[in-house]
Amino acid sequence: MAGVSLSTVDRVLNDREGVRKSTQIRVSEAMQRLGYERNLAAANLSRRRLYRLRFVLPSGSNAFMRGLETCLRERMAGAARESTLIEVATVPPFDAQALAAELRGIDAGQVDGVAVVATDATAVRVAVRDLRARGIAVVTLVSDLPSSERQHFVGIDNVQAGRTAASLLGRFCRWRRGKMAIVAGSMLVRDHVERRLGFEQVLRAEFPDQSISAVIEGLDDQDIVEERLARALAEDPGIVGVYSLGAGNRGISRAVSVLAEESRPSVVVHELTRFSRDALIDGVFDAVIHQDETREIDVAIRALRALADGGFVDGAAERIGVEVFLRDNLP
Amino acid sequence: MAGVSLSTVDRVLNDREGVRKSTQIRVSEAMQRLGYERNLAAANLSRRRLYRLRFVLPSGSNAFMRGLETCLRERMAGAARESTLIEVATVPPFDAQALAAELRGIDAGQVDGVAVVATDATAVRVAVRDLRARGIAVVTLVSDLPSSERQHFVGIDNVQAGRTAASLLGRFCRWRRGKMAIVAGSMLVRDHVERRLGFEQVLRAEFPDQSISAVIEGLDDQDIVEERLARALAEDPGIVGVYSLGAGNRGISRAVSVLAEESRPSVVVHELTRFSRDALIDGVFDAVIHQDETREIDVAIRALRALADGGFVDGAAERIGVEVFLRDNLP
DNA sequence: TCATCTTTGACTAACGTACATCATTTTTGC
DNA sequence: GCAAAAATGATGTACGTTAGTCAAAGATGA
Repeated sequence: MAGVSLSTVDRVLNDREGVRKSTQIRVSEAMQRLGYERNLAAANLSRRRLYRLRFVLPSGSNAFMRGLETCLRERMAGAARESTLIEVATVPPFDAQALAAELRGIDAGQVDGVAVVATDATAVRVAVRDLRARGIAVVTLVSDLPSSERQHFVGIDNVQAGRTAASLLGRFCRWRRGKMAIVAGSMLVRDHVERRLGFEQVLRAEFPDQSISAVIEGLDDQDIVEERLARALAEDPGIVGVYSLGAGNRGISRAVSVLAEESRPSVVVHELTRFSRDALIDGVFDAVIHQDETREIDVAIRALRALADGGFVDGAAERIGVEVFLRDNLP
Repeated sequence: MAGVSLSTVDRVLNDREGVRKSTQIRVSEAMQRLGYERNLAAANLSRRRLYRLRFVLPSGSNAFMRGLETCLRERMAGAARESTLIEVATVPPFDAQALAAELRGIDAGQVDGVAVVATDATAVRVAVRDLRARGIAVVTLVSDLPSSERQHFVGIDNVQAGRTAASLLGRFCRWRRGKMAIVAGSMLVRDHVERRLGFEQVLRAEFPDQSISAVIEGLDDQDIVEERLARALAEDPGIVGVYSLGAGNRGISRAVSVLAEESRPSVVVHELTRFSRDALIDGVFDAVIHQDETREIDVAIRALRALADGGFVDGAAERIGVEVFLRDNLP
């Protein structure tokens, strides 16, 4: 159709050099008109293409992160069948230097793409920029790194998550006005700030009768969370709702379940783990806001593969939604 | 490793005849030990494998079904790249004979797998059995056909959906006791029966103070729904919650929005469409219970491909969850 | 023990693409 | 108008698998 040989088509397709601009255009147009789509499977077969991806997660006992890791390891076999090699590295949580060092140590000769649960710090931004400069694709996972050179963020919109929590708690307590307690890990973590922001936005705008008591900082530690929340509940019987936007669900559960059923606040927390699931089933928590780890991992893999091939990520199709679980729609 | 030639390995791998039992075992064991996994991409390339799938949906104006169809058409291009040809057929809704006839007309020489939104009837069961007898893979989509020979059901657990609705409405109205109105399409449709069942289960067990007013049958028609719900609301000011478990959301929305804001009931409906979305945003609906059509289609395609190759479907991984949307976590 | 049947091996072409090499044609610059 | 450079074509091999043909080896039974 373009009046050229297969060789030239190949040159255009893989944009190799040595093709006149004009023929390049002729060939491209012919491909357009014919609706030609390269068979990626055959191409990868021929290329012996192997996608080498590395996931960098925080270490520690965070149940959500460990679940993510488990899920990732379960995906490895399946990924191998699609010529994708997955490696997992862990670094101490909230330690920007350690994370940056880990990223710096990644060799472009060994790795095509990196998915990282980001700690929000300049050192990390620089490390991400370096990865990209070395030709490595980078996506952030669960926790984003805004205004960095990461090519995509795989995770939920945390403002939306906070809004959803307020929407639920506001409705749960609509006919029982009082105060809402917010339990956060630390206001130094971006996700938590965003969730709180969303929560307050909606509560103020839609449920003006409900007020917000001071934020309880529990440092994502179940014991601290338990002690501080228990104290707050004891001191202020006007608390009708609790929103915990970080970790430490076991502490929340213990602090609430000591109260008599009728005087318990409605409780909304984050991340479905075996602990929060139990609390849901026991009726201690009313709702859990969740992000689907399995999907996050699949999306991260697909995104990195596409980016490594110079493609792009379809943001809408690969969106991670804010999920709501009650005891009755648990998987 | 098994001491045989490539030819024999091939014979074992694709279980062709003419291999002694003993060598067959030797080869299989060697494959096990080596952890050999056949490269499906290369195999399909060589075989010129084309998966020909047919989706059979109800025709008519049901917004959810039309959304499903749109979504399906959008997937076609992507599927083509993965050597999957998708065709869509529509038949009049709730017409078991028409559906059975359509299924009977499917030629095993033309189609490898069928996904069908089932109408629950014997004629359809027989048609499904025939398809399977002709070697065609069959999955049901959205609406199941229990005790038929379909190999998998892609859709939500409707009892769970009903339970979730009760869990939400019960909590929304916990401090404002009264009656719950159920609006159904028809109690002749299985999904609706299951949803109602789940709803009543949970409401009785967990929220014994809330009572259920008689079920309003709206025949999935927005005008009938509007008229009957409006009448019920006018006659009984004690209705504090409305659960609509079928179609006709526009009717629900109109019947509710004429009331003064303070006296409006909490409303939970099914399926996120542009109408229910608008009602959510306007604050007329409190929650929408949804099933992710995009995912349902992807799962159906994957399932049919796997089944057509004689594989199986991983029920847990391919599960469709009951999703909850508030105005604040809309995609 | 021989004819026959069964099992196994060797080889080939093909799927759609990548990529290298070398030959040939066309263009460019002087 | 000619040499050099650039562009294009022809051809072969490879990727991991399927699927066929034909020949050789092995087993079986009378």
